[in-house]
Amino acid sequence: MAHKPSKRQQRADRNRKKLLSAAMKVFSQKGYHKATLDEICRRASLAKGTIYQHFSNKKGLFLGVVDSLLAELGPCVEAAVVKTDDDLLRLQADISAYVQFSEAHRSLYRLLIHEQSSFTKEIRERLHTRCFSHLEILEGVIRQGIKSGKIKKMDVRSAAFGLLGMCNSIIYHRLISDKPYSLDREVGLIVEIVLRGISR
Amino acid sequence: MAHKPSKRQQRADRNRKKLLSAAMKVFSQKGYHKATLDEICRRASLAKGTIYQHFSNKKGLFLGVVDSLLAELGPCVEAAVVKTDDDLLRLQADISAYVQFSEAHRSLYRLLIHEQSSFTKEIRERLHTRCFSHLEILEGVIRQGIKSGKIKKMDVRSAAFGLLGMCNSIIYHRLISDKPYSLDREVGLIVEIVLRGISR
Amino acid sequence: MAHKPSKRQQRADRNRKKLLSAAMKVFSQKGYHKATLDEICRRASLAKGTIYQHFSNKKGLFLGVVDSLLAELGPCVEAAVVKTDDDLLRLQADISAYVQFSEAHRSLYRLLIHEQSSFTKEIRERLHTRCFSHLEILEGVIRQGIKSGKIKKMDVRSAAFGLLGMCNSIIYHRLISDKPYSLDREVGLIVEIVLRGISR
Amino acid sequence: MAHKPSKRQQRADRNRKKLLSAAMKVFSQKGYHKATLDEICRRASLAKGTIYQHFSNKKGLFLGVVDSLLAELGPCVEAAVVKTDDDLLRLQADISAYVQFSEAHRSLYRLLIHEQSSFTKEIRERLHTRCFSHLEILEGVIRQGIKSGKIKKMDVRSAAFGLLGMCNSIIYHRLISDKPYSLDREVGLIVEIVLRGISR
DNA sequence: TATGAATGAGGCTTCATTCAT
DNA sequence: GATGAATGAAGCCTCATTCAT
Repeated sequence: MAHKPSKRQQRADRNRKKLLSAAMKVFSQKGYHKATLDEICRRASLAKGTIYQHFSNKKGLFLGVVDSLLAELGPCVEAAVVKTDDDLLRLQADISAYVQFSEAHRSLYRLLIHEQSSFTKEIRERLHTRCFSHLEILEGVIRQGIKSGKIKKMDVRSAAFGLLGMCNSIIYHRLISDKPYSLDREVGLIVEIVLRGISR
Repeated sequence: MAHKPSKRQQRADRNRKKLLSAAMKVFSQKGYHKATLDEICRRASLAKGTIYQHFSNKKGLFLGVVDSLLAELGPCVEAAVVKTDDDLLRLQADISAYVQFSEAHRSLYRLLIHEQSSFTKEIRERLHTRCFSHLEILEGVIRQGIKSGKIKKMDVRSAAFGLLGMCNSIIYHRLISDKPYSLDREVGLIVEIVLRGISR
Repeated sequence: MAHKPSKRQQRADRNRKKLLSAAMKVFSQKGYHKATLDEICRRASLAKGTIYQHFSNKKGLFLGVVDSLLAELGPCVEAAVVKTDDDLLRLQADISAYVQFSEAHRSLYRLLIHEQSSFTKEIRERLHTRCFSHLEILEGVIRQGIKSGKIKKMDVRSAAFGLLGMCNSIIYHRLISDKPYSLDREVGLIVEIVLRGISR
Repeated sequence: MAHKPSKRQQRADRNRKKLLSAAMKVFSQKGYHKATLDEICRRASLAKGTIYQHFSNKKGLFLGVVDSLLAELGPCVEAAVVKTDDDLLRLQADISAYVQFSEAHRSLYRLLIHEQSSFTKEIRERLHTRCFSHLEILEGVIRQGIKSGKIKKMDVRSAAFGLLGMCNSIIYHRLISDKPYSLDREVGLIVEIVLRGISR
């Protein structure tokens, strides 16, 4: 029983979350550089100084946003993968979960794609740590598929990268074009190409 | 009567090119927002005001850079594709040319990927115009492959998108990770997956 | 009836002293403007609000620090002066005591010298009240020396000022240069010059 | 004939001077920390950005002010000293010139006295470089007085420091008290004490 | 046409002060 | 009395854009 999450502490936590939520929206819409702390705290209905109570500065806030969201990715995909034992179905589940996650967090993805170059080291490391958590799952799925003979022998890492790349690009093009696709059809197409190729 | 490109005109053209070249370097290195007109004109050995003689403003200069480079993409891929009649080889040539082009202009690619959100309408339209010039070539190649029976029947546009996406992501991950890959091997892997899939 | 300084009152007094002590250190090290209440209460292991329980605001805290220290100066010099009846020795004792006091509280002195301009009226009045307590002692010593014929007739106030000035500057330059001088030698030099001048 | 101090350059020079002049006034009145760039450029009737055309930042502007003024001190004292050959008169001339300089630049002195601690290294070095130019002159005068037998043998540097200290303190107390003294009488008193001491 | 000093809006950050707990 | 999260005014600095030369 962790007692005494004092009323003060509760409010602080709530405010931190309000900030993260507002920041996520503004960063997503405007991009890192065009986003202003003014707008973020206005949307959070908090004073500008409050940001600095919870985050070191603008960059810290951005990292906070990224962290809070990417933390969910690994577990989310993992959960989808364990549901079946069939290797090809697992691959399909992985891809599907990944695309759905990015779909659910469109704005985050746009954010990540656009702002990566802004932060030379810090953010990239975090990004990779987080994203590789998915990459490793994917590699695991492919590796086991090879072992069981369902998948051709190939460079696991490159294949995983390529696959992830294909997914990312689909996502990416969806973001750019803003057109509503059928998610299932897209996932179906990816899986078909990935598994059997386009040649007859 | 286009004779006598007066000395004045010649100098103006030279300056415009110097600006584009300098802007390209600075935008690539720093990204759109961190790039300053000060640095650009310093690198071009020109005065700040001169920029406004040739471009409407900072955004106009950026668009100028993008335009001058993307103009080469379509013809470049086209040239590679016409060299053979075999449909699968043409697909391979297309992919290879596209990846190589983006490799040769990786800084431009980084730029485009990162700064797209900044310009909601104008740049996106231009980007799509240019990029679709490649997309259309790719679609043409696939469509002809289907007609000749070398390629499965499938949604041409989605397939092209997926394929392009795969390429882009490979390129994208190369940009992010900064690791030196063998371009040929990557292209080979893409083509293998695309043509025959990963399952046995 | 001042009995029973209730436990509450005792704690309040202790906190006030902790604050004064911490404030003194921080003000001395950082100067008035760069000193932050945050650091002061952190050093005092107290909360920020507590400062406002004991002092009206930042300036009030600063004045509190100055007061608590300067209160010691007059009595300190007085004590040194009464020890002898010889007028020239009393002068020497006065100077020596003054220099030693400022040496012992060099950080306070630095503080006073640097921050005087910040508070046009309030602090200057207090400063002068306190410092004049020493000036008056010094004037008394000189006046008596003149009366007894040991010291030339001269404007007592100006002489006292000049003398005090000499001491202050020595102190001041010691503060600036951070070099370790022999205090006794410096005092000896001052006394020698003051009493007999530098010409032969 | 240095031709072409183009109209542009002339205006720039004029603006730089306007800024220095305004900055000097504001820094003097408010002290470094309370002085705002807003007020400075308002007084100079220039835009805030113009400050950064001429100085790196607030500190740079302050250093510019200090430099532009202290540059005059050495030559000023030197000029006064060479006018006579008599060693004691030279000492008097030196002191007189120094006090008068500080009187003419009251505000600068206040500034220097108050803000020294703010800049750990940079400004102190400059200050010392400049001030020592006077100190060295003073030492030279004393040294020659000792050589010619007019002045007692004593530690030259300490004596110079003590003397300078006395002057500074007189100046300092004048600044503090804001009372109008007779400059000549003060200089006379200093010289009398310095040369012959206060004892009979 | 080319120049580059001047402009000033706009952003990030600090920190003394307040007030609900 | 004590606490410390929240506040928001105020400051420094950047940089795209303008315009007189």
